Amino acid sequence: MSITVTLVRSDTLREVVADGTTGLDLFGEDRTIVACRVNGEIKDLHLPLPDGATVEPVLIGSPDGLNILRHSCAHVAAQAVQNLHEEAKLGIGPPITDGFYYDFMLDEPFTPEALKALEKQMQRIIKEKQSFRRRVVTDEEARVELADEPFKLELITDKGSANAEDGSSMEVGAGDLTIYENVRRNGERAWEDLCRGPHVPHTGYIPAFALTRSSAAYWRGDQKNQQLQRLYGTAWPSRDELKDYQTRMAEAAKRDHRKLGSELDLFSFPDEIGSGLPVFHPKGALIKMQMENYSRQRHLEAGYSFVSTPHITKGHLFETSKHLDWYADGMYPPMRVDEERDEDGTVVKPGVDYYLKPMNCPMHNLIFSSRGRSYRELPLRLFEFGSVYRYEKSGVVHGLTRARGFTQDDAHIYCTREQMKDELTRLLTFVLDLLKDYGLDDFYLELSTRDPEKSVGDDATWEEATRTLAEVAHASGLELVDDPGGAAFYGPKISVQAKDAIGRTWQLSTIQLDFFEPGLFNLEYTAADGSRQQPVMIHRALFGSIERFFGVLLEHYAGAFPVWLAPVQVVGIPVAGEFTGYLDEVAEKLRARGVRVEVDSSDDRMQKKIRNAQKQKVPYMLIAGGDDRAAGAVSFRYRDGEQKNGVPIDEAIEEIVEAIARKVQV
RNA sequence: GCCACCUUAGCUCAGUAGGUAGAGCGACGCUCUCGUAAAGCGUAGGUCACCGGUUCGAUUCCGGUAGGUGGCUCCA
Repeated sequence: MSITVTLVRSDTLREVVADGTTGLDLFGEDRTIVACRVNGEIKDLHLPLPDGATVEPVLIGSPDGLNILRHSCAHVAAQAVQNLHEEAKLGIGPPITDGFYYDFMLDEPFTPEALKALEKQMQRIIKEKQSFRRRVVTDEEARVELADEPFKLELITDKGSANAEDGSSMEVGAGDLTIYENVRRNGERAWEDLCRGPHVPHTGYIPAFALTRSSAAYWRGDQKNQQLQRLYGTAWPSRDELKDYQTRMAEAAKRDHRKLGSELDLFSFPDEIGSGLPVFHPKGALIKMQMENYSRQRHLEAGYSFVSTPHITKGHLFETSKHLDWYADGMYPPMRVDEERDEDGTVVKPGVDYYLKPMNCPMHNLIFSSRGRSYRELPLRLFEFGSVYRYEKSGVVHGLTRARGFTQDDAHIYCTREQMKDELTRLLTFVLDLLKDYGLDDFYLELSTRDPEKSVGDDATWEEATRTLAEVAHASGLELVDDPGGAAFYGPKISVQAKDAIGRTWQLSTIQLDFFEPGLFNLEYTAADGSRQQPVMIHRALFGSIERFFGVLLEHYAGAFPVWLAPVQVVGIPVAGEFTGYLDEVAEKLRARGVRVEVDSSDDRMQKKIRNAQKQKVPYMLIAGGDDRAAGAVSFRYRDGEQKNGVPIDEAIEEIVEAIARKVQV
C-alpha cells in the first residue's frame, strides 16, 4: 500500500510514500519543523497522512509555529506545577504575544523562588523528551478522565459556546474533543490535559523558555468568578532569540517614563499629594507647555473656539449627563457644602454635593446652551485643556499613563447631522497630522461599537452613528480593527492607535459620536427654516490626556526629545573656566533667537560636563576653547557623540534655530 | 478592588540570624583650570514608609495603614 502526498517546499513535489507515513517520517530530522499543514489544516507531526494530501511543514519561527511551541511549553509548565503540587487544578493555558500563560487553582502562591523551582522541573520534563500524543475522546470519557479537574469539566460542558476571547478555545475548539498525553520514552504516561492541540512532537522541541512572572487572574476573565493563579512564561526557537527578547524587555524598562521622569527631573508623584496625582518639575512643565502651545496654535488654525471651565460642580450636572448613573464609582466622592445641623446632629439645612469633574462635556454643553444658537454657527468647536479627576482603582494607577488627575485636550463639536460626516473626516485628518508633528507616524484605527448592557439610546441611532464612523475610518485608508462592545455608553468611537519607536502600540486619540447628550441637555439650534433642531455632538481628545501623551512621547524618544520639545536645547561647555565668558556671549545671541540655552559654569572638568549634558539628553553641546575663540567659532557635540569643530557662531545659531523651527529630531 | 512582591540618605543599592546603620553617585566646601562620557580631598545628610503589637530592647519578628511594582478586572 502506498499513498501520494504533495510536499509544499521551496519546490513543490509529489511523493509516493508508504501508507501510514506520518509528518515525522517526512520532517522528523528537522527540529525546526514543529507541525505540518495537511490540506490547509495544522496537524501534529505524529499523525498518519491521508492519501492525496498536500503537506506543508510549519516552521517553529512562523506565527503558527511559535504558537505551537508556546502552547506546548504551557503544557510543560502545567505538568511541572502538578508535579510539585498534586492538588493544583488546571485552568487554561493559551499562547500569547511572546509567550504563554497557564492558570491554576492553588493555595500556595507562586513566589519568585517557586518560579525557579518550576523552571528546573520544566527543564527535567524537556530533557525527558516526552511525546505529545493526541487522543480523541467522547464527552463522557473526558468527564471520567478529568473528574478531578473542575475547570476542565466546565469547558467540556461549555465547549459549544467556547469563544476565543478567554483563551478557552485552545482547550476545546470546534470538532472532536481531544486529550493530549505526555508519554515518556519508556511508554509511561507522565501527564495529560484536555487540549485541542496541535503540539510539537515531543518536549525536546522546546529549545528556550523562561518563566517570567505570576499574577492573579479571574477564571475566564470575569471578576465574578473565582480567582486563579496565573503563571506567565516566554518561549523561543533558540537561546539567542530568548536572549534577544530579554534584552528587548530590559531596553523597554530603561525607557520607562517613570524612570526617565525622575532621572531627567521632569515630574514626580509626591505621596503627600496622593496616588496618581503628578507634579511637573520645571523641565517637565516646560515640555508640557511646548506641547500645549503648539496644540493651541493648531486648534486655532483649525477653527476651534477656546473655552475654560471650573474643576468642580454641583452634582446635578452629572445627574443630567447620567454620569452619576453610570460612572459614580469612577468619580471622587462628593464634597458636601453648606449643610447645617443642630446640636443633636440633625440636618436643619440640607447641603449641596459638589463633585470634581471627571469629564468636561457637561460644562461645554452649558456654554452651548448659554444662548440661542443658529445653524450658521455650526459646526461649533469648543476646545479646552480641561483638568479632570477620576477615582481610578488603586491597582490600576500607573505613572502618567493612568493617573487620577490629568488634563485632556478636550473639544466638543456641535454640528448638524448633515455636517457630521465631513466634520469627522476633517477631524481625523487633523488628528493624524498633529500626531505626526509630535513624531508619531505609524497608526491604525479601532472602531468601538455598542455594548447593549452598558448603553443608552435606540438601535437605529446607534446603527447610524456606527456606520458613519466606519465610513470615515475606511476612507482614511488606515487599518481598521473592530472592538465590539467597547463603546462609551452614549455612542460609538474611533480611537487612533499609534506605534512607538520600539513597536508598542498606545491608544491615543479618541473621536466619539454622541446623539444622546444633546438630548439630555436639551441642546438645540435654530435651523434655516426657523425650526428648532438638536445638534449632534462629537467628543474628541487628540492626546487623550496631556500627561499620558507626555509619558508616551517620553518613552518613544527614550528621553531624547526633538529640539523643539527639549527643555534645555543647548548647553555651552567651556574647555576651561576662562572660556565661560565667551560662551555666555554665544548663549546671549541664542537666547535672543528664542533658544533655551545654559552655559555650564560649574567647576567640573569639561569631560564631566559633557557626561552630564549627555545624561540629560541635551540635543546640542556647544564646546569652546582657545581655538574656537580665536576663530569666532564653537564646536558642536551631538547626542550621538559626533562632533563638528570650528563652526562660526552665526552658522551654529542658524543650524540650531532651523532644527527647532522644523521640529526635527537630531 | 483582587493576588504576589516591594519600601533603608535626594538617587541607585549594601547591611543587621533582634543590641538604633554603610557605599557609590548627587549636594555643599576647599584645591585643581583642564579639548569631547566621571579630577582630588573634605563636610553635611537617615525616627531604616507610617501606626500598633511581641520583647529588657524592633530598621530586623507579627498585625494594620499608606505608597509602589508585576499581572487580573476596569479605563466615561
